[in-house]
Parts: sequence; structure tokens; C-alpha cells
Amino acid sequence: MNLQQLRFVHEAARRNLNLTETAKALFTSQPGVSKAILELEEELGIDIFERHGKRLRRITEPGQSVLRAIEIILREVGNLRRIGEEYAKQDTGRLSIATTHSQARYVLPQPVATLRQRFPRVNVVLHQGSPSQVAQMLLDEVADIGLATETVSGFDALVSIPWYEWQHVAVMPKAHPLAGVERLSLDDLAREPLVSYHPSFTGRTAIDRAFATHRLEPQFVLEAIDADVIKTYVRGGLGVGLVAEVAMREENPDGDLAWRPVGHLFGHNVARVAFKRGVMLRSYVFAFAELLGDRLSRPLIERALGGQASTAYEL
Amino acid sequence: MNLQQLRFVHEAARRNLNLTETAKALFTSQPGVSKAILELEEELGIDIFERHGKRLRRITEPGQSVLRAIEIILREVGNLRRIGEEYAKQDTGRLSIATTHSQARYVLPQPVATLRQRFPRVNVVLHQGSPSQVAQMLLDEVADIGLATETVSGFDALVSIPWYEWQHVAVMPKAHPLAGVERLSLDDLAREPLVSYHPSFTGRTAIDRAFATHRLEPQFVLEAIDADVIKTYVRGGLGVGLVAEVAMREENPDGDLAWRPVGHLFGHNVARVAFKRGVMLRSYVFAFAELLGDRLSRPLIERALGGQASTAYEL
DNA sequence: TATCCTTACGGAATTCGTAAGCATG
DNA sequence: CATGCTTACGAATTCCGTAAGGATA
Repeated sequence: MNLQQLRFVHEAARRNLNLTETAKALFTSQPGVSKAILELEEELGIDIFERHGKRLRRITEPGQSVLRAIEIILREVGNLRRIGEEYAKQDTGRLSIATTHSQARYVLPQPVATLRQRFPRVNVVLHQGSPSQVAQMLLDEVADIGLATETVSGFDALVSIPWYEWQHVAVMPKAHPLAGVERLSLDDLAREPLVSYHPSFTGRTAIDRAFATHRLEPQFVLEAIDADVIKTYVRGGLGVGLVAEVAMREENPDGDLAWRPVGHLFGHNVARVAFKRGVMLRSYVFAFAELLGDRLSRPLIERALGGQASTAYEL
Repeated sequence: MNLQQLRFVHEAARRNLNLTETAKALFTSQPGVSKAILELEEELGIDIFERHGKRLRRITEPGQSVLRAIEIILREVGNLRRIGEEYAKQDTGRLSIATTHSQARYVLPQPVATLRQRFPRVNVVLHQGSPSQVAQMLLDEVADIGLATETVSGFDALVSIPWYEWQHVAVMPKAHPLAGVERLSLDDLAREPLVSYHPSFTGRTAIDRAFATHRLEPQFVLEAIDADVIKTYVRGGLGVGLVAEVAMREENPDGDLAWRPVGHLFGHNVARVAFKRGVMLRSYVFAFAELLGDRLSRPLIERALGGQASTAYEL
């Protein structure tokens, strides 16, 4: 048994059992991958993959267990590398953040700038995506830290910690009739053409739920994945926008857009910070989390991550 | 990086940083071990061991972290092997039990016999030792299951589950004056020469504590690690024996020994079944646990072992 | 001086790539 | 017939053992 065999099996499982792709992804030859996997199966005495003729069809039952163990092993191999870097190249490295547009565009600039000042030798990589892509990037260990409002809870392998609470705001041109209404109602909004996030995104679920509960069928004339795009179309008169409040905070009050909070209609959302269980975090990841909010202290995160049941069950 | 390097580091840490011994234990050459470790350190960019001239003096701080990761990796490599055997050689294998004399001699014969009937191809290995040796055998993954009254709780890496409650009994020749006393007192016993377990053993702690609390200083004329030895000396008139009640259950009532329960003096003890966290258990280990007591069902054990904190921390 | 780690070096074993074979959809 | 896994084989690399060197207690 060797680590290479484990990497091959792991990658093959992630790549729909296609060994050709697996070989490419790991920069090696396809026959090498095939042989290595066969040898591991031989050594363990079981089939990890069920074969149909010369194709891999699916993962066997023992294969499932094998994959779980391999996942842990490779995670810890990654941790060994991280340990090396943490001590050998203190305050040098890469902070990989998976996040949605709202955070990347409106919330992160400040803390990222501060982090860069404190850790000039740490490069920051922003990965933007939908909440479920954020979760996937954490699971794949592509990102160290994930920031999003949905989906980051709901995976056993992930731990998520509440970060801040936010509500939606309705945005419209200052000349719009609704711009003068202090407290908007669901009916007000349902009558307007709406511009908001794509359903896979930040809090859109909450919006749909609210309308559905009141049996209203609003017309979404445009769905986008980011608030800048939405605001642009609102300016163009396409309709009333529904965006996260952070997207308006920096907006010039003398500008051309008016906005009203609508948390009373769609409820309040909780943005969360997420990590993958078992993956070692470099010290600057903790530092960055603290920059996101005082509450996100290192001990809190370690407690959340290190969850283990009590040692002894009592009678 | 390869698994061999990790094995060497792991073993070296367990063998007082002596690479010569490490090499012997792993059936390889000493220079090979040395080189492999140096190469791993080189690759990770850190020193795992602090060297003084040409000797390893101690484990560095990053080395501590490295060892934790290695421990997990090697544990899972062991699990991979176990998975292979579980599926390839169903109901064939080895059940390794670490236990104290009392259990091995008086409690286990029945369940072990039943297990052998149900799993004729599973060989049973009994490792006898003190409670702390039992714990160590679990930690070293020499034993799959540990049975003892003390010390098996108190290690983070171990999970222990209550098995049965027991009390001590005082044993004496039938002709002994105390044989007629229905309810013995601490004073009664403190006046007699006593024969009992060695301090490292089964429940002896409770005995010492009880006497100490009442400021009594009993005379232990003989300390042994097993009840058979103790009973033999009691027969020989050396003194009154204090043993676990299981040791007397099978004693012929028409024999030469009388005994009285003394739980009211020394309290009640709890024998526990213990496992090492993260180590996969073959199906027959669960079967054996159920033979030890109905309460020790597979789901209960899995719940105890699989302890993970909740995924999300709430505000 | 005995123990014990590191360096040096050569043979053995393993790994890994290319080329060819063959099954599936 | 295009895709994709397995087998075959040879070159390159890695592994691992013995022998020698040097430091500590």
C-alpha cells in the first residue's frame, strides 16, 4: 500500500470513475493509475470498483468504506504539509476564501486589506461561487474558509459558525412611486416587476418562501448572481431590486437610487463562516476570522471544530 | 512523502527516540530509518526531532503536531486492512481482548466459548495485564476491546462503556471467627491480616480509600494480581482475602471457604468495556460485546465511538 | 569505550511511461 | 468506431542493505 494508490482511488471516485480523467488530473499516465488501483484491490483482497467488462461502473460496498478511510488519510497528509509550512514559513502562504459575491464585493475588502497589512507575505485568493459551490470548495479543500448565507450548514464534514445577521432591502430609482413609501408591503412588491438574485443564491429562498406563504406570484423580470448587476438594471428602470443590505451601505445617499429595508417581509438571514472538519488551519486563517468579527475568536472556532463526544457513557 | 517514513517517525516516538530499536521493531536497517526520517523532515521543511550531536533528544513542537497527524494516518491505514478482511474473509480473523485476570478467569470463559461456536474461524487472543496495561494495549491497537474496572476511562483516545457493577467480598476459611459474622465492619477487617490485589489492580483503590477515610491502617500481608492466588493463601491461613465477587460465584458452597459481600464498606465498582476511538471494529467484535451483555449493542457502541459535535454552533 | 546517528555507495525492487490489446456503447 | 480499461515491457527512479565515519555519555 502506498499513498499514490490512495490518491488515485480518491480522485477516480471524484471523477465519475473515469481513470483517463483521473490520470490527467494527477499528471500521470492512465495505465499507471489502472495498475495502481488494481494492485491496491489485490492487496486488500476486495474490489473497490465494480467493473463491467473494462469499464468501472460503480463503487462497491467495501469501496465506500475504503473511500471514507482514504479521505481521512489524504486530509491528514495535507495537514502534514500545512504543519510544515506553518512552522517553516511562518506568516507566509496562501489564504483561500470561498465566498459569494455579496461578501466578496461589500464585506471582505476591509478585512482582506487589514490581513494583507498584518501578513504581507500571505497571498489571498478569492473563489466566488454559489453557496453550494462554496460548500463544495471547502469539501474539496480548495478553500480554507467559506463565507455564505445558505448551504454551508447541512454537511456533516463542515462546521459553520454564525457571522452576522442581515436583511434584504428593496431598491428603486428615486423617482419611483414606491420610493416615498416608508414601510413596503408584500403586495406593493408583488405588483412591481422584480429584479433579484438567482434562486441558488443569497437568501433568495427566503424571498420565495414569503411570497409563496401569502399566495402571491411576483414577476421576476431578471435574476442575477450579483447585486452590482441588479442595481444596474434597477437604474435602467427594469424594475424594483431586492438585494442584501450590505450592497447598499456604501451607496451615495445623494445618488440616483432609493432603498428601504424589507426584513419585516422576508425575515432575517444569517451569514455564516464555515470550515471543513479535520483540516488544519494556518494561524493567519484564525487571524482573518477574527477580522471578520470579534466573536469569531480562535478558541471559539477550535471548539466548534474539535467537537468530540464525551469519553465515557454513563449508565 | 510515503507511508514508510510515517511509520518510522511514529515508531521512533514510541521507542524513546531510539532509531536502532525502531529499526529492529520494524524489521529493517537502522540507516534506512535514519535516512527516511531525515528526508521527511527535509520535505516538510521542519525538524520533527531535536538532535544533540548525533542523538535524538526530544520531539520538537511542530513534531508534536506531525505525530498527531501520523497517528491518524496509520490508524486509518490499519482500518483499510481491516475493511479488506471484513469483506474478503468474512467471519475469519482474530479477536484480541485486553483484560484483567478477574475477567479472563471468571467472566470471559462463557462468552468466549459462545463466540467460538458462532465464529469458528475467529481466533481469540487474551492479553492479560493491569488496567493501565489494558488501556495501553488499546492505544497501541494491540487489542480490539479492553475490559477492566479502572483507568480505561481517562484517555481521550479511548471510549469506555459501563458493563456491570460489582462489589468486593471478604473470603476466609470456614473455621475463621469472622465466618459467622453476617455483616462485617471495617474495624473487623482492619484487625485481620489481609490478602488482596496489588495496588495497580481491580478496585484496590476503593479498598485503600475506605480504610484511609476511617483512619484505619490495615495490614496487607500479601498482595497478588489474581484471585486464585489470593484464595490459595487464604486457604493456607495467611489472612482474610478481599477479592471481586465474581471470583467466588463458582466456588463450591460445600468447600472450605466462606465469604461475605462487603460492598457496604468499599462501595461498588463498575467494570467497563473500552475501545479506541477511530479504529474500525470487525463485525465479530460487536458480536462479542453483545455476548458480554445485552446492553452492549452495536448501535450503542457505535454511538459512543462516533461522537461528533453538532455541525453548527448557534448564536 | 560502548552506544547510536549520519553519510556513502551499490544492488534490488518498485515505479512509471509508452505501446499494444481488447471491451463497451 | 471512439472511448476507455488492462496487459506488456523497458527505462528511470527509488528503496534498502552493508560498510564506514563521527559524536555522545
